[in-house]
Amino acid sequence: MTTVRRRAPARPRRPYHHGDLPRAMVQEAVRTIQEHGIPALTLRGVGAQLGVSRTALYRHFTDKQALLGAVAAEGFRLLSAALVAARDGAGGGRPGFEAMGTAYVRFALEHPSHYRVMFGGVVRSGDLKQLSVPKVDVDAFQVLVDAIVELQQKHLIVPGEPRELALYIWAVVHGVAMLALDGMLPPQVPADALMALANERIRSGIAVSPAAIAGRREPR
Amino acid sequence: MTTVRRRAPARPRRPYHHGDLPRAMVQEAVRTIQEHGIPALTLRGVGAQLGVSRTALYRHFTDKQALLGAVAAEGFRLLSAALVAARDGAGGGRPGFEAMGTAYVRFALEHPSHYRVMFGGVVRSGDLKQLSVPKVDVDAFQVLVDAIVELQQKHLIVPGEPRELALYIWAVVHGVAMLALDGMLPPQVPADALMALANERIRSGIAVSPAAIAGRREPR
DNA sequence: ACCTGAACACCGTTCAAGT
DNA sequence: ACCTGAACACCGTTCAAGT
Repeated sequence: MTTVRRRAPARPRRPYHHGDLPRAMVQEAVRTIQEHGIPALTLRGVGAQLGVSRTALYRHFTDKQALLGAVAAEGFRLLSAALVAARDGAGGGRPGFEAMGTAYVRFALEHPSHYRVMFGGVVRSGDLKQLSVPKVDVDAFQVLVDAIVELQQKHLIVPGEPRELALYIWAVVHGVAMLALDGMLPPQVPADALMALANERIRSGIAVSPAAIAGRREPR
Repeated sequence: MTTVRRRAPARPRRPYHHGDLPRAMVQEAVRTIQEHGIPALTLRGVGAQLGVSRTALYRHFTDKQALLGAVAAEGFRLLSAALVAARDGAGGGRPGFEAMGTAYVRFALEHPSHYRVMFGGVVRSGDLKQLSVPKVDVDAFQVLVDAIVELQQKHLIVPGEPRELALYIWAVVHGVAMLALDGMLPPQVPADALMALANERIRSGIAVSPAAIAGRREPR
């Protein structure tokens, strides 16, 4: 690992008080991760950027982990807001459902730092549950479950335990998002194209005919 | 981040030569990550565990990154082997295809350290291409593409660019694997149960009827 | 192809003492 | 609710000099 240098030209330091240091710390953490990646995130660096002593940070977050947890929590809040907005913007129903998938992937691409912290194995899932905002990671998932229940009531999608179906859908969009973030997608297939294809396949599957689906015939 | 202590009781150190130090380093790295997570991986620690000086490691890997890259490469090799074995074990065709999905998720759960390094954003995808084993990350993907081409030729799955379809399938299994590794699955829905459900949905989709799929009717 | 030992520029975290 | 300054126990990486 090459030693990272980030001795930024520290901003003019106002003496005492900072308005909202916790908030500023989260913002600075996100910015640092955006530009240099998670390993480059350093409490000392955050302090320097904010013109605040390193020890001051411990007034607001007990840990580096706690700071990362706050980033994750903010991410989950932004994510569920984005999902709700997409669903309502498309007027609910099946269009709303597909818009949520697209919005999910878009969120990951537009907030890669948040997303990486949320799902990169950096924050232990246990830590997340103890954040000030309760059940923050459940909210985004609940939006998805609600949408599925709605479509099931309209008989637009198959019956079955909505939470299990939601986990499946989550896996698809999460997979698309992660592959995109990791640069695994070839240039000919950008993330939104893959998500469009995925929406099509989520809807109708890949089997070639209903007969084949039910296994009533065994072609060839 | 709590300071990690790993001063293990260094093994009896044979003077000089180690048989296969590079291989031993990769093994030790995997073991460390397994037990203490990626952040706890330390070149100094690896050296200590192997009874070898820290500087000796640089004879074989230019970097900590390079060591992680070797872990990723080994993971991709193991993964494609597991996929091929699963496919052949199920006799190819659609059963083979679904067995691959199950095997993929199982691989991630059985080799979480490899998998996390492969897809955790730790190894830059560029680095992977310059490893001694060429196109190592492409192989596993190619196994999937081949399976899709086979099923398309038998008219068992829909036509279309096989590589795009393969990316979709990859996203699904990758998503299931990541959610499972991150502890996002509720205890009532273990990874293999979710993957079984996913196989069903991959096949037949979630839309309630062919008419609804084609959008020829607009129920309710 | 390995070793020792020293060094450099970093980390997270804690403490004592201030305003 | 912030500050300074010192300290402790770590890092990755490099270098010089050996066998």
